[in-house]
Amino acid sequence: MDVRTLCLAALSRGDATGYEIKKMFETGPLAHFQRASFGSIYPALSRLLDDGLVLAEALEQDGRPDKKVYRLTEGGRAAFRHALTGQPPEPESIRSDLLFMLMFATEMTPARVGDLIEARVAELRELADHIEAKAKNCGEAHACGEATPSGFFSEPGPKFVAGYGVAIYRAAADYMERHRTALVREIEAARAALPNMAAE
Amino acid sequence: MDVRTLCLAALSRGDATGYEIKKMFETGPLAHFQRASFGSIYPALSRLLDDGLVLAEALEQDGRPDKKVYRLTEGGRAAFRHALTGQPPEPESIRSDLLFMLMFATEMTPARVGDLIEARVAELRELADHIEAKAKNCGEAHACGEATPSGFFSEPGPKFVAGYGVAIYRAAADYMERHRTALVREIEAARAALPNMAAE
DNA sequence: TAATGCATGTAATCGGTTACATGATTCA
DNA sequence: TGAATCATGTAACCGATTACATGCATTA
Repeated sequence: MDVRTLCLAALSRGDATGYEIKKMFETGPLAHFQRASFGSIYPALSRLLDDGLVLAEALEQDGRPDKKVYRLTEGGRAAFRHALTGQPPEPESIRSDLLFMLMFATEMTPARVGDLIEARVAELRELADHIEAKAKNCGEAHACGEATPSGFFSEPGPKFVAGYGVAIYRAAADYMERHRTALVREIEAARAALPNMAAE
Repeated sequence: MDVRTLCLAALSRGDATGYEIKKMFETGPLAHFQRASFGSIYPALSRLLDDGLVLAEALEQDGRPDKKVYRLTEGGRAAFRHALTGQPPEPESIRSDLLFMLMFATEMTPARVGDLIEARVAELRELADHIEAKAKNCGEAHACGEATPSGFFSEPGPKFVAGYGVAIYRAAADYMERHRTALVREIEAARAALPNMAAE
């Protein structure tokens, strides 16, 4: 998904500035599954403007630099719908540096492997808890953080997606926790067999 | 992980040509969690050659074009160890076009959403089965497919990683299957409430 | 005969990251 | 005083994808 489509998606939920779109992908409602940086958002918005998919309204502000509030045009909304309706996303498989590294676990010390996994488990649990908390707080229609609009997670899509995130992160943490010590022990055994004790 | 490191990783398991490295990432032992294309592998290998991290031996072949078999140097092995030992990979969160799209499920027809999820479930199950079969066949030391060396999945690292892949893909498929009909029904209800029945 | 596999490489292009530039305000 | 937040944008750079170019052998 290119950043242009991501911007259309963000704006489909309401008008916003480039800065606010960035926040949506950082800590706001769109915080998971995709990301976007300033360096890609701003050029994307100007291109969308050129193409007539968004309108921009300049707002003067006291002290702070002026805002440009972007709004979807009908064409922009259609373009976003088209992106959702077009050919389905091709199969996605897990990409992970850590998992790839762990294929070469025997090239690392057992302690290193254990630490890497432990750290990842903590990260995964934190992510899961974070999503769960946000979905719970913002599932009902009372005010929660500024970034995520009230009731957002009571909508079917976001609710489904949040549940998915929690489930997968928990599953990943559980697997790693359950198999961590066995892996470390096996590496120890392999190292004891071949005297590979080189540098590091 | 840049393709240079990926090539070092592949070569750490034995000498290979660029073509063979590609295959390892496609259907071979390194088939999951990372990928690499010809357009990145060949330039990466020449850079590694320039930097003295690999050696190349040209092999003439009858009919077919000549092969260049690459081999890690001591420096190359050290560089790979360094990549594994250096700073741990930063936290990774799930990236997924489909999941992002599903945040906007109400912008799609219920049928579309149902189909997307059904298709993804099938893909996930296939991936899981595929990994499981490969790990099972190549876990013992008798010959299996050419691409994956015998006994590969009896090594601790690959075994752990294969188990992870199976567990996560199954968990993802299970979640989607369990929540699919509820999501579709909720979208139907939402659509019935607001008369949003536009194009498509 | 057409597609696929073997085998290597280049070049155009693209999209995105990173860092930089600017600048006021507020909070610790 | 220094960091963080608000706010927009540009430019250099980088890495990777895609398509192209070549060419024989095998298989359907």
